[in-house]
Order: sequence, then C-alpha cells, then structure tokens
Amino acid sequence: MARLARVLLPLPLPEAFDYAEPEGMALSVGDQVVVPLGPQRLIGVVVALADASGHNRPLKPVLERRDEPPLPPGALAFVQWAGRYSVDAPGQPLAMALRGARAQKPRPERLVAATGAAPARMTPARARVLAAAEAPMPAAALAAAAGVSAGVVKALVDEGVLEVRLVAPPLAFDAPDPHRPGPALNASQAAAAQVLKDMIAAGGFQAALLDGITGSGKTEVYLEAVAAVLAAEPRAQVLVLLPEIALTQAVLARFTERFGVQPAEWHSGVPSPRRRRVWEALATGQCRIVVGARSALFLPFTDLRLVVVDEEHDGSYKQEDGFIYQARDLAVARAKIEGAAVVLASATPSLETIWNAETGRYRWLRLETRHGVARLPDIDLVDLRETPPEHGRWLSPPLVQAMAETLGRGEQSLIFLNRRGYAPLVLCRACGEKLTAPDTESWLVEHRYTGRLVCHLTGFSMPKPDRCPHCGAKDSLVSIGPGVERVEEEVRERFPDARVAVFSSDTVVDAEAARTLIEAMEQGEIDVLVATQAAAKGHNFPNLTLVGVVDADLGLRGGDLRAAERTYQLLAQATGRAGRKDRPGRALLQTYAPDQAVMQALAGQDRDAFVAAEMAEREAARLPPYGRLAAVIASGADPAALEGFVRALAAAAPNAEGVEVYGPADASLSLVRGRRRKRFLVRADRSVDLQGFLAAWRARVKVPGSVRMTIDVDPYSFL
DNA sequence: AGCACGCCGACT
DNA sequence: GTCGGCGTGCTC
Repeated sequence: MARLARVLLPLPLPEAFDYAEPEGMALSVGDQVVVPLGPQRLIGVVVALADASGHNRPLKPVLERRDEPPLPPGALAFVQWAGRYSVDAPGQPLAMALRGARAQKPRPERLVAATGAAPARMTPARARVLAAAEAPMPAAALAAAAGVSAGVVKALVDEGVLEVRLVAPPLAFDAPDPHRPGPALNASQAAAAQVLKDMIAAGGFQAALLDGITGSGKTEVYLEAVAAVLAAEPRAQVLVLLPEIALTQAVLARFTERFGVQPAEWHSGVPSPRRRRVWEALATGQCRIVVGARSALFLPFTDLRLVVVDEEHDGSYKQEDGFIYQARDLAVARAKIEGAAVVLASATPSLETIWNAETGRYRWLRLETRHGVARLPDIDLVDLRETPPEHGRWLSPPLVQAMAETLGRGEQSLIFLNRRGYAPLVLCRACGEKLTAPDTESWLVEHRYTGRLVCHLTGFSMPKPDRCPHCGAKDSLVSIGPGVERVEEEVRERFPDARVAVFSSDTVVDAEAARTLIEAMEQGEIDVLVATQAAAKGHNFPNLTLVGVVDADLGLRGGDLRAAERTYQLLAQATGRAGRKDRPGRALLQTYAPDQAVMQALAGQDRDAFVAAEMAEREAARLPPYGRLAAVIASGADPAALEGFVRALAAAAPNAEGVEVYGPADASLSLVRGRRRKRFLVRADRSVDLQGFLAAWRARVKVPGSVRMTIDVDPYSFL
C-alpha cells in the first residue's frame, strides 16, 4: 500500500505539501527529509503519513530521509501551534526550529592511532610514541605525551605505523551535577525555592511568577528549581531564556559554578557548527541545560521539564520582524505542550504577567528582602518646569549639584538617557526642513563620534553636510535635543576632571567591549557613566550611588499602550542600580510631569500603586490584559495600489461580537524604504477567537503582489 | 524563500 | 536587433 507523506517546509507557504513515500523508506512523523520543490531540493519535516490510494494528483517522491535525529513530538506540536497562534505560515516557526539542524556540521577531528605495523627502524623517540599511542588522539597531543617533535609522529604516519582517523567530535555535553551545594538562601529565597521544588515534584504544566526587586536573589532561587529538575529525572532538560544582552560570560559562569559544567549556549553569536551540535545533542537527549536568547524556545528538547524566562518583562523577547512572536508568551505555551513547569522572573513584571498571577493562573512568589545590608535608593523627582537646565543644556541644577557632591565623595554616577547619538534631530535654521532618511519620515540622528547622520530605522547614513540639502544654505544645520554623546559633552564641560565614559550600542559594539567597560566601572576607573538602556541590566557597581535620568518622560509620549509600563520598568531598573552595597543610593528623575501616576509611584517606590492605577485604565479601555490586540499592517511602494487594498481590507473586515477594528491609519513609521505602511488595530474581548477572526479576515481579501500584509498578534510597538 | 517566466531600457 | 532589470506567481 503506497503512502503519502505530508511534509512541512521551512518556507512561508500556507500549508504542508504532499509527497509520495518511496518503497521501503519507512518514514515516521518528525523525520527530517529532503524533498523536491520546483527545481530545488529542500529539507523539511514529516508532519503526517496517510494512505495515498485515491489521491488524484501526481506526487513527487521524497528524495531521502536525512540520517539525523527527528524533530521530537513536542517541538513539532509547538511549531504547529505557534504557526496558528501567530496567524502566519507554519513554515515560519519550522524555519526557527530547524536552524540548528541545517547549520554547518562540526568538522571531524583528525586523530592518530597505531595500526599494529612495526616501524622499519626503531628509535627511542619512536618507541615512546608507540607506547603513548594507546588510544586515538590528536597528533599534537601524542607528540606532547611522548615528548617528541611533531615530525616524529608525522614520519610514523607516512610510514603506515600510525594512521589518521577522521572522527566526529563528541556530541554529548558534560552531565551537570545537581547535587553540588548551592549558596545559602535567606528565608524568603528558601520559601520561594521550596514552592518551586514542590511544583516540580508534582509534575505537569505549572507556571510561577518569581517576583523580587533587584538584588533580591532571584537567580539563586530559580537555580534551585533547575537543580531539582535535573535531580528528579536523569533525562530531564531545562531551558533558561535571557534577553540577548544579558547573556554574558558572567551569567554563564553562575551556571557553571552551580552545576560544575558549562551549559549549552544558544544565541545569535554562537557559531554554526556549535549550533548544529547543540541541536543534535538536545534531540538525542545528550544535553540537559540550555541558556539562550528568545530563539532557543524552538530547540528540539525531548524531555523538557522546566523553562525559566528571566527578566520576563524585557522588550527584547518580542521579535518584531520576519516571524513575529513574543518569546515569553510562547515559552508558557511550550511548557504547556511539554507538560513542563515555567518560571517567569522579574523585578518589574509585565502587567500581563501580574494579571496572570493575580487571577491565580500563575503561582506568585514574592521575594521581599534585599541581600545583605543594601538599601533601595531614595528617588526624587526634579520638576523641569521649576528648575530647568540652562538653554542648550540638559542637566538641571539639582542633578548637577548631586553629581558634584557624588564626585566629591569619590563615588560614581550613572546618567541615563535612552537615546543614542549626539542629537535625535537635525534641522535647517534657514528653511526649517527636518533631515530625514531618503523616502522616509524617520529623523536622521547626528553622531559626533563619526561625524555622520544616521537613520536608526533604515540604517541609512551620510556624512554631516555643511550645506542644507534642501535650500543649500551654508552652516545652517542645527542639532536639536540630547543624545548620550551630547550629555557626555556637557558632563565633560561641567566636570573637566571627572573620568567619563559612554555605554551605548555605538560605543559598546560587542560583548568584549561591554566587559571591558563594566570592569572599568567596577574597578572605579570611571566617575560618570552616561548610558542608554544598554547598561540598565544586571550589573553590580558597589561604588555607584547616584542615578540621574535625563528624560524620565521619554516613554510617556506617543499614545503607546505600554509606554507607562515601560517607563516604570526602565526607571525601576535604572534606579535599582544605585546603592546595591552598603551606601545609600540616590536617584533623580528629571520630568515635566511630576504629577503623573508613574512619577508619583516611582517617587514613592510604590509598585503596587502604579500597577493598580495602570490596571484600572487598561480595564476601563478593555485593553490587554483585559482584552487582546492585533495589528494588521499593509505596506507597498505603489500608493494607489496600497490605498485600494486597504480600502478593500476595511470593507472585508468580518463583523464579530466583541471585536472592534480601528483604521486604516498611517502605521508607526508610515514610510520605510520607499514603502508606505498602513495599519489596522484589532481589539477583541478575551473570549473571542482572535486568530480565527484574523484568518477569516485575511481569507476574504486577495493581496496584490505589490502589497505585503503582516499580522502582529499582541503588538508591542505602536510608535 | 528561491526561481522562472515575462515585458521594457542600454549595449556588443 | 539582443542582454537583463526585477515585478508577479508557483512550488506538492
């Protein structure tokens, strides 16, 4: 009986394709196969097998079954679920899941071993080599073991006394030891760790929010949960997700210290052969701990029992282009599919997660105490209407004075501004024109280090011209607003003797540079660090006692759903930097809106008040977490075609109870690379099948070739 | 995503 | 008169 195989391909195709199973191939669901698609050969995964008799269409055959581990059932189910959830082609999440499987295979190692033949001439050096060549080993190692030069080994190989064997490097990762003693936990940590251990002992899907201020020791607590999982079952696997920027050697070292072995790493910087090894080791149960960035969620775990999402509120968990997904939410879904526990950890949890904890979906573990004698900093608002900086300056008198005092005591300051470059806008004094990237409304940001104007969205850049490109006026361009470079300039002018450094993605281009700068800060070689968000993560600067936030209002403008929440998280995080050791820290937030609930909650260090106020607003507007959102974005280079499509799309919106469709409006950046963008926003009650609504809507329209349509379920960026 | 088929500008 | 630009449309 001939069978057909449904094969999912890692392409944006709407469905899996059918192929004939050749006689004797004996395929199984999950197998990696090579199939023809038009003129090309592609790797895909078998998602179903069925009787082919009665199939009317001639089928191409599966070309081969790859001699590689299959995609485990949980991973396959997750891929299919993620495709439905995101209302995208199922091949998109499959492409994520196959990234490691399609990566370059690690190079085989060249080992030398004795063949048993005797050398024509025996010398003392040769005798030592033969004595040492008990097991196959690299030629250099053998030479070293025998105390001879590489030439002796090579001569024996040439003579046929030794042979070179190509051996695949070992796949397995060293087994972690969950029984190594962990650090002593305080009462609050111990209580939380016990709840997690009980959860794990009970088994099955369960979720918990590990909620504790900076320095409360969340990592130690979830490492206890990791240890419990590893100890409970010999095959159990653990995934720890971190924001990409937090994946430093320092963090990995904590795992190594706790379990005695290096965990597998997974992020954009991991070289291709290494990825292949991690993928295969997981799929064959030879790797038990992965520490990775959001895409690690798609790895082929066979026995996943625990997922930890550290800094769960972090915006970088949301992937915004290509396959759009929110890794934190998908982590919970994957845990559910696998029957695993999931722990979300944060000092400033997202409102969605707090809501899930409040409504009992997640266990809520609050760590109350801070490590050691460290205290929270005092937070003061600086009302910029009362004490503004001088014209063309950005640091207010109270902040400057606090910096001077801090410097005088020999302590460190962090000046925080979430804007790269020198000035976010350049305009012409003569004609008033704002300089933008070509075909875009996106402002060009001035960078003085490089003397260039850069578009942070499109990547366009040009040298700063001395004439206005619009009216030709000479020396008429003025820099508007502050970026970190400009604040650095002001700090240097005001404090000529201070040692000043900038931490932004321009000055810190890789992990190495980050480590160098962090170390300099730790060693007290920097007095004032001017930083973007890049620095506001998990570092401990014992001598840092002042945090200044140049523009605390930055997140509050623009009608963005999560603006207030983000500002809160940012500031709580930034001010959480100060005073971690024994010195009381101080934070000054410059604001034009000191009466805002966010500012008040921050000044009062009252997270619960902030959350309550924000929740009430969300509930009144039936916005997340009380409702659901999706964005539908249409873009195209031909304005008429786009306009026509958008009108048709609006007319085709299904009428559904509990769903409102807003738009079309110009999308956040209404013009990107010559393409106009229009956006619909869909708000739905939680009871509504939002994905079903979106799929039905899309099915009602024909998308012309010149227009691209993207659906973003649970959108984060509204700017 | 490739890759081919298909109609309009600068070259041997 | 052709080579080739990438717009549109398939691929089981």
